[in-house]
Amino acid sequence: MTEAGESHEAARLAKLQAIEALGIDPWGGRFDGHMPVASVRALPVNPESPAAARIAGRVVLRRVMGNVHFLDVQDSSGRVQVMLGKKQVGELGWKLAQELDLGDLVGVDGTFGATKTGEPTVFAREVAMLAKSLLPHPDKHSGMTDMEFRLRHRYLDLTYNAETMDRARQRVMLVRAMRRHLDDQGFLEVETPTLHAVAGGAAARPFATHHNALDIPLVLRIALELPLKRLLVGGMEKVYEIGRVFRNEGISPRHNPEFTMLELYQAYSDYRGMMDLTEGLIHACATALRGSGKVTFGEAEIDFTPPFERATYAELLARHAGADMADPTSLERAASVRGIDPAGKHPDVLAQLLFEQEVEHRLKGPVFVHDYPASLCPLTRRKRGNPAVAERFELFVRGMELANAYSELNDPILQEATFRQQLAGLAEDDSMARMDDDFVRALRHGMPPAGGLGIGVDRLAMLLTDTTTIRDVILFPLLRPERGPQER
RNA sequence: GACCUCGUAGCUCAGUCGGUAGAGCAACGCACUUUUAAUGCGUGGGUCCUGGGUUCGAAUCCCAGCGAGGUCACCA
Repeated sequence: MTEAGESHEAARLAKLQAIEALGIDPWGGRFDGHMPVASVRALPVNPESPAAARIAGRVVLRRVMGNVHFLDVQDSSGRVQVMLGKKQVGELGWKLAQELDLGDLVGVDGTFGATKTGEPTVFAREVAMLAKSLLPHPDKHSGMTDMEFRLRHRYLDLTYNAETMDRARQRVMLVRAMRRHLDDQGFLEVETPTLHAVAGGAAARPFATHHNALDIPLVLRIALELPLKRLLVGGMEKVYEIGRVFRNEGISPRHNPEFTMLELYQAYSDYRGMMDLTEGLIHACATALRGSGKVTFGEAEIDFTPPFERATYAELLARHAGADMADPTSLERAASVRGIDPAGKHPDVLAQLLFEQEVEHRLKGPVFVHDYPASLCPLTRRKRGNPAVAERFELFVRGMELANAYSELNDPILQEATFRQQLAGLAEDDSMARMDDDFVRALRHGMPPAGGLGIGVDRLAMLLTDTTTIRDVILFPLLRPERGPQER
């Protein structure tokens, strides 16, 4: 801490002691009976018999006019001006008023009215100290704009940037809308383990950890899929989980190492059923947040009104990459032309590389891309009459993969074979290629045919709150820890 | 991981050609009972991200590192 910072803090510590000297606890306590600021502001203004008002919140602005102080007090519902007059708040209250700083938390009891300039105001009779703020707060005019500072002090960001608080609330509403939609359709919400012995259900690198008492290595889950499908075996026919998954991979405006997934499984459905369900679910979320299926995103408008566009993987690959998914020679040629070295790569891997490079960013969507190369989808049922194609779709919106779904593979013999198959071109530590014996055993007991769906909740939140970086729809995204003073 | 940009007071930011470190807000002091980013007068506050180099002299130029942002690559 620099000397300047210390001088700010020293001044506040001196006030803290002054407050204690008045016999007032600077850390406050229970303050019953207060109203949201927004409700106070809605009270009628009647000078004849002014309404009682009692609020609690943070002092975000202060104008000292000699024997009268004006405070702007903010709570989670809004801001209102408070007038503290020397004659009105009594001797002790007035002494306390001298010691208030920006950022302090106060309770105010008084009446509601308007000043002569018409400003809605709580005229204080009593002021209560609820918590002293010992550190200076951001500039009252320019606020805080530095991205890193905002992320490292999210509490200040929430306090001083209304958009941050709004987005946080919208996200809560989104998850709530999701739950309501699924609950209404008879889905059961469950919680499955975060600590797994084997990372499965997705292609990603896991975080490794260790359990001391059992002395076993564990990983943090990278997907919800395998436990949920065990529940299908167990007879939960419609089941979902909204939970955090962890992938030990890069950070970008669209990627955080921990993020929230919705996964759901519906017995006796398939990926077509999941398309219908996805459309209904996302439309319901959009409507809950933005009032309709049409949402603005930057300069553009995204229309989530069903039905969404549908296109097969093969036709998109042919259109944008000039490659025939069913013809290895064609794939190799297209790959070479586009700077991808085809040597030693499985044709399906080439197809996927081409798809990612040439197709994905062109998909403004929402568009269901369906019928994937089978070897990319080891947990997916093959298309009837065409074992090279998997009954899978991904939903793309603005070049971003938003949802992933398939007809679940319930054939344990094929599942085991798929697990054993090493795909050329996939990394050695790729979790898709890892065997989960216990899961295969569960399948052997009989899993109903089912549709399964995964949605990236953070990404949906981005699209529905018009936010371009995932770090602004996650309250505490991962940052490199600040170095402590002792390390400098 | 690669490339580009940024890092100066508590916050937001200037800082010219390399020549004593600046502003607004915040803080401190004084005045003020109806202000709206209150106002007026005065005062204090700096490891210019860190380390090295060039130079008589570096916030400024060079190198390395750290942190962040953006773009690209990969995962959703």
